[in-house]
Amino acid sequence: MKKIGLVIFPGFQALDLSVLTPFELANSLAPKPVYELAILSETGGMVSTTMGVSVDSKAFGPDAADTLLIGGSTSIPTASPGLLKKLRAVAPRTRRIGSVCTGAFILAETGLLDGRQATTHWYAARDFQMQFPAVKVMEDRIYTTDEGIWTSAGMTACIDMALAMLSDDLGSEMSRAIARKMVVYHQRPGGQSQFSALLELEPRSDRIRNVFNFIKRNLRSELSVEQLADVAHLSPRQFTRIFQTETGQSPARAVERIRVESARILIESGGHTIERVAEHTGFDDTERMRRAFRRILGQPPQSFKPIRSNGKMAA
DNA sequence: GATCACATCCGCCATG
DNA sequence: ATCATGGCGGATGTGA
Repeated sequence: MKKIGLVIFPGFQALDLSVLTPFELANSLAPKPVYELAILSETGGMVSTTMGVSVDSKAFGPDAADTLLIGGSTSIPTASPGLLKKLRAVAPRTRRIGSVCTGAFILAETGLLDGRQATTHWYAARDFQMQFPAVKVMEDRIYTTDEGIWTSAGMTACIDMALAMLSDDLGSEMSRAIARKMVVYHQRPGGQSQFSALLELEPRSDRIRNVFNFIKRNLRSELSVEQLADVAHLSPRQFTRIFQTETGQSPARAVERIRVESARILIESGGHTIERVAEHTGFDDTERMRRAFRRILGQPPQSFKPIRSNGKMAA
């Protein structure tokens, strides 16, 4: 039996309990039960949710779980020193350790995410990156996995992560069957960027908003900092500065994101070759586009093609 | 995969 | 005095 432990804390998001559901269903679909599920907390006992209702839990020790998952909240959680200590003690003895939603903040506080890929709820991604600069935030991913350390994005993304874990443990057939039973995608198309909060963040001033519009309408031109500064009627230096404070990202970065975003949408809609998409979005070169995809989305353009037999998900 | 040229970013400082 | 601005240069990242 493999132990799956979900660590919760006062004020956790009840929806995150559903990360356990795929494992529960695996038990009923497999010939004999495979997983032992546990809800854990620092001291055990009743733990309140954001919903108001409470959930019972057990205290946990260093051998708590094969797979230890940390729940999230609707706000940014902080862990008590005691909980952090326990987590650090358990981590080396688990096969997988991971987080759900903003649980990534707690996981990151243990230091386990330093130098690793991780994701969290898109709404908190920017704060997360500022608070933990050593973590490679993949804000566009539904979930990430990096050497036994897993993180999932907001809310229901934890189900996608759990399905991927099941696919590793029991094979993709089983994982697929469970997805069907839960009435969710087995491999959900696209990233979180369908919400694209970072790009929708409306700049406050007209100058910068104009620049955004200019970029969107002129994807195929060069879009250098110099050129954009010109559009904004500012010097390159002042332009980068204002752009940065209003959008939270640098101009070149934003251009790249918008290009990748548009390209991804084109690819997902189908009917265009990768070359055509690269031309149309101003990448020109498919290799350059591929690298930008890997940088921002973590996956190459190919993986966003409409699903035929098996579109591959995060590796 | 290594290397080189170039763009970008950002701290610092002078200016208005 | 404070604040916005813009030039300079070095560290870093990216394309070829």
